[in-house]
Amino acid sequence: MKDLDPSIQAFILHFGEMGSRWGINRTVGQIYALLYVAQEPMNAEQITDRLDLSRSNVSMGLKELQSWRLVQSQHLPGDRKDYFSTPDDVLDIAMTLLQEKRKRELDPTLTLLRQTLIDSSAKPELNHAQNRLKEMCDLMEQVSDWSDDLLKLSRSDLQLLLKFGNKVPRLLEMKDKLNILTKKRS
Amino acid sequence: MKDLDPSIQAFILHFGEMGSRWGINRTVGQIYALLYVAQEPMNAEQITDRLDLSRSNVSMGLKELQSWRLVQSQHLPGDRKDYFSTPDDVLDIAMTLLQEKRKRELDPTLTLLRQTLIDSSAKPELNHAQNRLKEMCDLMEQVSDWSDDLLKLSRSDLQLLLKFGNKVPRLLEMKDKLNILTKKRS
DNA sequence: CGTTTATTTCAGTAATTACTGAAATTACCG
DNA sequence: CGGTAATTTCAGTAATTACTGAAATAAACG
Repeated sequence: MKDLDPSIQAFILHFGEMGSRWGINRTVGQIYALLYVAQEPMNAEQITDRLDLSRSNVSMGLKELQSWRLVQSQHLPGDRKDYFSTPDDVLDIAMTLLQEKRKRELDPTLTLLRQTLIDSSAKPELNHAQNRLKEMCDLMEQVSDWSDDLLKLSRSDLQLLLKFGNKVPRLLEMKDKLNILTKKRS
Repeated sequence: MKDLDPSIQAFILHFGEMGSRWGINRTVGQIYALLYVAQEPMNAEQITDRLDLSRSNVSMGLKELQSWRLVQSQHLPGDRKDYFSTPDDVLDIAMTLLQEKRKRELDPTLTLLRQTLIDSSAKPELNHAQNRLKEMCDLMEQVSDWSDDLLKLSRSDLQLLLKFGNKVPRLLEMKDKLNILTKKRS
């Protein structure tokens, strides 16, 4: 890892180490971290040089990051190389992450649970397991709906929600008012 | 995998496969799924038999699930074996998961980001990277605070919040009222 | 087109992670 | 205590995942 300030280097190495917990590998974590702090878009060769990885490894890493929509590519005029960068807006990034995580880690299980509930519905001996699966399915559906709602919010509403997050208990004090709103709606 | 209804078997196998995406391994995923639908607590030998795993693998898997607080052990009277089960309340389970995920996947990075910001603060040439790290740090802090608030809620308030989740946009219409509340508080 | 440059693919290998069975440790009982 | 049952540890091995370099493919240019 060349020509990087030690503190930035620490950041990149940390992302590499955390990668495995986050479901990406070390290389992918490092590439993301590098692009995240880069002032300008970088091409694959520059990434290779900076992180001391093989060119093909960088290619695969970038492909994966693009599949997560965490990295975008562009062409600079008068240069036939691809240049890569991360989106500017961290809220954007967070929402993309939420969407992709849901797609990969929640949706498949929701699909399976629904199917399993259908398949097992006529078997009284599975009553207990069925109830358990139903509970899990319902909760996951609520979480899924709820993340949908988050994803639909505008940037400014999202900021507001995050900023006032620690007033959630206070919000709940207003549940009577909420109920009124809800009745009107249905 | 013995004596299990095909639909339950599908559920267990699915959890095994998803395990790697969720940051646990196949065995751990399967053990959790089995315990989740089990009517009664099970001992390690029973788990070994049902899932065709080695005894030591089950032991390690249970240890990991306990470290996540997703599985609890108890002793049955007149039997010196340990018996394992998952908590009953799915909301409980979800909150435990939130807490553990934050501890393992967010907190370490938050710590590093804060340190990196301190370490790099006196270096004007890192201005851009610093700003980027600050943005990431701030967002993660907000998410962290916000999950803290969620974790403090009572079961019933949580249910309410999830149920009315899809009214989030409506909540935001009330932001003026919220602002009033906030001003009173600060 | 043919040439040059950039990127991707992929088979082979390295590194990591998961699993096993035997041995060690712990817990419990008379 | 001594003995037995239960659990855990751990070194060795298996399986999986990550990485590399060479070859193939694709893109851009004159």
